[in-house]
This record gives sequence, C-alpha cells and structure tokens, in this order.
Amino acid sequence: MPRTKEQYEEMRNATRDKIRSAAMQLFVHQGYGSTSVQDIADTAGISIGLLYRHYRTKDQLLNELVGYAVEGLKRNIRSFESDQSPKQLIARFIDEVYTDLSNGEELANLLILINQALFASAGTDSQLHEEILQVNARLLDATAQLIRKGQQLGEFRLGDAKEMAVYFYASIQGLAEMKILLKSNFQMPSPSVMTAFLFKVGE
Amino acid sequence: MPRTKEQYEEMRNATRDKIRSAAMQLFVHQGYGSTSVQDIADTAGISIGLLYRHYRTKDQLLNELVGYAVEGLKRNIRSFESDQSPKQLIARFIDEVYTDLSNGEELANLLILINQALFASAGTDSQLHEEILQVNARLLDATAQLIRKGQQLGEFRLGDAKEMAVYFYASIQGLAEMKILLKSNFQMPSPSVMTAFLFKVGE
DNA sequence: TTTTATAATGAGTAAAAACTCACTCAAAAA
DNA sequence: TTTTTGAGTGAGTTTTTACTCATTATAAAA
Repeated sequence: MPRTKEQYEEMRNATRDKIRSAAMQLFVHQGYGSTSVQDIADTAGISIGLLYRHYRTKDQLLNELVGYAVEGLKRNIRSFESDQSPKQLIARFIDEVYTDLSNGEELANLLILINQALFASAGTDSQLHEEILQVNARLLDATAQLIRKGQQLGEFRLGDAKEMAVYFYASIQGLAEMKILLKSNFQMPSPSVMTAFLFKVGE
Repeated sequence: MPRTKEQYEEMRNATRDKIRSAAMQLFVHQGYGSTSVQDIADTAGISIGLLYRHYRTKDQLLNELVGYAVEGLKRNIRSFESDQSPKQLIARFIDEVYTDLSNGEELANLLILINQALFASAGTDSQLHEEILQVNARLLDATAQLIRKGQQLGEFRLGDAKEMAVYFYASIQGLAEMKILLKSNFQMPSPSVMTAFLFKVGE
C-alpha cells in the first residue's frame, strides 16, 4: 500500500512552501511581469508540471500570496481599534516595524508584494485590486482616527490627521522598498526618527 | 523635392515624444514587465514598426526614460550642495515636492519609473542599475550632510543624520506611489507634516 | 517482490510577445 | 503633375512564455 494521507499531505505542503517562497522572492525582487513561471519552478527546485498541479495559473499564485498579506493588514486595523493609548499603540507598531525591517525581509516583501499586485492589476478591475484598495482605505481611516484621539489627549502634534496617516504609511512603504533595493547599504531609521513627526516633545 | 531637414526632424521629435509619454505612462502604471511594445505603440497612436525605428529594443526605451529621471536627481544633489541655509533649502525642496505631487503626475512618474527600473534590472548587473544606486547614495549623503549642518545651526532636530535622510526620501517615494495607486482618493500631506520630523519648534 | 496511490517530471503545444522588412504615404519643389 | 526622400505601416518571423499531459518515480504495506 502507498503512503498515508498525512504523508502525502506533508509532501504537498512542503512543495507548496517552496513554491510560495520562490514566487514571493521573485515577484518582489524583479516584479510580477518580469518573472516567468519557469523562473519560479527553477528557484523552488521543482518542475513546471508540479507547480501547475498546485496553482492553476501564475495569477492565482499571486492572488494567494497577496491574500496572506492582506490578512496581515486586517490584523493591524483591528489592533488599532483597541482602547489603549494611541501613543502606546503607535509606538508598539513602529517598534514592530523597526525590528521587522531591521532583521529580516519578510515584512518588506509583504509590503512590496501588495504594491506590485496593485500595479500589475492596474488596468483590470479585478476583485483583488478592489479589495486591496478598500483594506488600505480602512487602514488609513483607522489610523487617522487613532491620531485624532492622540491629538485630543495632547500626546500628538497637531495637523490634519488623515494627512499624517498617509504620510505614516507612505514612509513605511518607502522604507520597505529602500531596504530591498539598497540591500546592505540600507540603514534603518530608528523608531524615534519615524515617530518624530507624530509625537510631541521629542528632541 | 521632399521636406526640409527641419521638417523631418520636427516629425521625428513629435513621434519620439508620443512614444516617450506613452511608455512612461504604461511602465509607471502597470510595470515594465507587464507592458508590451504593442501596448506602447497603440497608446502612442503609431505602428510597432515606427516605434522600432526610434528605439532598438524595449530595454533601450526604458533606459532613455530613466536617464532623464537620473538627470533630475543629479540636479537635486547640486542644489543641496549650495551654501544657503539648510532649513531654507529643505523647505524649498519640500515645497516643490508638495506642489508637484499635488498638481500633476510628472514627479510621481519619475520616482516610480526609477523604482521600476531598479526592480526590473535587479538580477542583472547593468550599467544603469549601478548608476542609479550610485546617484541615490550620493543624494543620501548630500542630504545627510545638509541635515548635519542644520543640526549644528540648531535649526534641525537631533538624531542620526543618515537615518533622517533615508526616512526623508523613503517618505517621498512612498507618497509618489500612493498618489498613483490611490488616484483621486489620495490626499497629499502638507509641507508642515513632511518636515515635522526634521525641523525643531513647530507646534 | 508486487501492488498501489499519488507526487513529480519535462518534452510538447499554443499563445503571446519582441522584433524585422518590404512596402506605402505624404508633402515640398521642380 | 511628377519626383524625391524619409516617415510611417503592419503582416510576417522568431523567440519567449504560459500551460498540458503522457509518463515515470517513490515508498508504504500486502
């Protein structure tokens, strides 16, 4: 008799992992359109045929990867809707971003992937494109809300909260890209630099 | 007798312009790899054959466009090496970025194009890839130098100047991308938000 | 050793994309 | 009206890429 269900599932999971990380790496580092399926299979160390047993199209593969990234964003929205002090929430978030961007490429990859997916699906009105934009809008709103609360508490600098939220995420996105593009020449700004435009006091 | 040299040159310039702006638009909005030469010709309103009379390869077209963008960066470096007050130089620069990003897509296109070119040429060690990275490094250094001077003059907040310069450009890059992706939903942060992390005083 | 269920392969196919070239078109002046 | 010259065309060719399928490899248990 052949292998058990569990053994087969384990095998399948292992190759799916290989495919996902190869695709992530390539999509992020050279762009979706410039990455061929052959590329992905080679990087994953498997055959094209096997890749297609797991993902019906190149597009579906991108969609799955982006799906995970979008989940991450949603978790963030939830955490920002907490009742804790805005300053603490933002400070904790920035600390996480700082350590993630300092140590590994995972967060940078997620952020860039979402970006790539948005550009790649620009003309088409795919479900995914719309969903990303929508989640993004909600994230910006939740953050602006948090900033407003912080301003009322006197912890945050004054200024248009929505604009500050836009600037907040724009800078994180920019940092992610710089990290990947500049490689070892990238020097991650410390949390105090990143929050200086938000928090009062400082020095 | 046929048209004069000047008339022919005028015709050629006109089509080159059409090609350039079509290519810029498409490379920026859907990515280099996801843009076909046929796409570009169609958008420019000319035939593929004519496009290839002007640019030998799709790659060469990208290179020319990026070349202009890099020139723009170089002009910036020079302006930052001026003897004027750091605060004034930065403030003027941010004002320019603000009006450019508020009104048109030109600056955003340039910034995103450079980014795209870096990603597209990631694996290969093309001359262009190297040049962009080098110009970028010089720009960061010049800016860090300016920030240091501003700190000595007591106009700028304290903190690692290089990190602050990285954050400065990361945020601008991020804003450019947000502008293009969010379209009419994008709200450009005012100069005061953008400089709050740099300048002392302020609210 | 043989059976069996499913993972894995990669040459093969069809579609799309990059690039070519033999030809037409346009307008100025003879 | 004809000639001239370089812009402009797009069907055709070559190369690359996404995707398929007939076949092989594997390892557990009978």
